[in-house]
Amino acid sequence: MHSTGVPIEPEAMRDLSLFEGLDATNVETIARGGWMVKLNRSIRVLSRGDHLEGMYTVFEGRLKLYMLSCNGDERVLRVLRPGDSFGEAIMFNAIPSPVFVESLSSVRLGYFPRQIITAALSADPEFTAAMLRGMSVMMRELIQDLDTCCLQNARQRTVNFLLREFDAAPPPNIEIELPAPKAVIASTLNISAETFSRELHRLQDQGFIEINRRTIYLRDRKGLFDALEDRSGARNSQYAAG
Amino acid sequence: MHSTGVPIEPEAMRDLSLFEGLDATNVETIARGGWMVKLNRSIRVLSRGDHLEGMYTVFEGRLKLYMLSCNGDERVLRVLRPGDSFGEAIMFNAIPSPVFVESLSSVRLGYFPRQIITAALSADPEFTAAMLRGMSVMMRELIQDLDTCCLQNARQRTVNFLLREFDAAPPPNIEIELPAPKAVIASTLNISAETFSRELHRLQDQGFIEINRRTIYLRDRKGLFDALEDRSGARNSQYAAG
DNA sequence: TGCCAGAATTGATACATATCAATAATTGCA
DNA sequence: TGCAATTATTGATATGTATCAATTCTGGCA
Repeated sequence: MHSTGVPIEPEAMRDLSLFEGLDATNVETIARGGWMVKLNRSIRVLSRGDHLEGMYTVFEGRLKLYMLSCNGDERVLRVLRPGDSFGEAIMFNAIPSPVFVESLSSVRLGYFPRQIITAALSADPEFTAAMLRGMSVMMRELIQDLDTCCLQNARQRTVNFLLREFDAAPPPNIEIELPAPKAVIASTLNISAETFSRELHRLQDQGFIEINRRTIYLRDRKGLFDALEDRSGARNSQYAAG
Repeated sequence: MHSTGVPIEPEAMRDLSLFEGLDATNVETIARGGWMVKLNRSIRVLSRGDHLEGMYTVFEGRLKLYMLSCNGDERVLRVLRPGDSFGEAIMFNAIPSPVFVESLSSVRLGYFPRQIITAALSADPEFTAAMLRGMSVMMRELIQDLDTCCLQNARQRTVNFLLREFDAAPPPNIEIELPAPKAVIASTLNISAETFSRELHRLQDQGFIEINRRTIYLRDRKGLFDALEDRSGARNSQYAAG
């Protein structure tokens, strides 16, 4: 499939946390063993059931990692951004993929065959540590997702998402740009696009945020934070006083 | 905390997939570096926010790995059984634990300090591979959990759970013993104990299974399997004809 | 400049599942 | 053996969120 041998410049790998701390020789070996994959928007990179003989890292662009229910409902687990990787679990465990991955924009991906990775693991304990850390982070995020999806209501999920995004934003952390259309974000939070819209607008009505298309401004951090445990009165925007 | 230096017999480690394929010397080194922890029922081994300087494996007994919502709702992620391990992600990533772990029976656990594990990883690529495989399995299970919890209704979750348990049962795969009280299983499936009970009894009424306390017999595998995509007529037991 | 398609909003309604409440069954223990 | 404490069942009701449907908004492009 990806037999096009477009090489990867080792410099491009500097920014990826997976390869951080590796000495230059190792990085170069890995870079030479992998290749660059360029794809347009809306291309499926990985399908449920696929086997993978390697792993991917994202150099540029956005992708969605999602599942499909038997009746075709889509549930986006994660929006992958530069620096993220995917496919490790499938590769290491030799199991069919449980998820789909599709590009949301044009993307540049690095693909690294299993042998390259395994060799690098044997050669460099630093790399092993980085790989294990990376997988630990993913596990933690998955647990966080489960937490979000099982223990919180729509409002809390929305607020939590916003707080996390604001935290990750460049200082002064009061402006974010949604990384994908609202419907995709809603799916990530496991709520319908309609509910997500309603919750966002309720938070705006309460003066905590301001919405401008895909940009959201933080107006009242404490208010937003407190909304997490707001169990008072009407909980749904449709019942709240206008 | 676990300063009691009860040693671990290397033989006990044979059954753990994590140490499978390791040569005897390495197993012995790891065994000598860790120690055995014995605990009674209802003891909390790990709390949200805890840091961990090592990881655990289960030799004997059952534990629940769970989260708590801010209003105290408990959500059991997994029932840990012999052969399972926990704490890797926290240890490798040096983050506070996002979950709680508590014994459901008296248990025997192995505890292995980080240095022992790290040393073993450097010493033996086999061990690294096993560790990565183990974490891959956990990630896959977490994704499966998300799938279950987000894309399936109560009936499908119940059926899926039963099918998986029957598959894991000793031949002829027609009898299972629930690994924990029904309320704990229900929590694992993210449904209320009441709903779980209703669904189980509906499956019994339809002749697919037979319930006898914590033991469940498979009576009609195809029927049970087909119940997964049963979208016909009344979906809830309370509306179904008796 | 204006039209069109996709994205987002808003309202009305349906429904799956939680919750509350009341037994009933089972187990451990005195 | 029997009592108390879990554990499980069953019914009635409440409710959060999905779904359906109808606009409205927005940006790209002819």
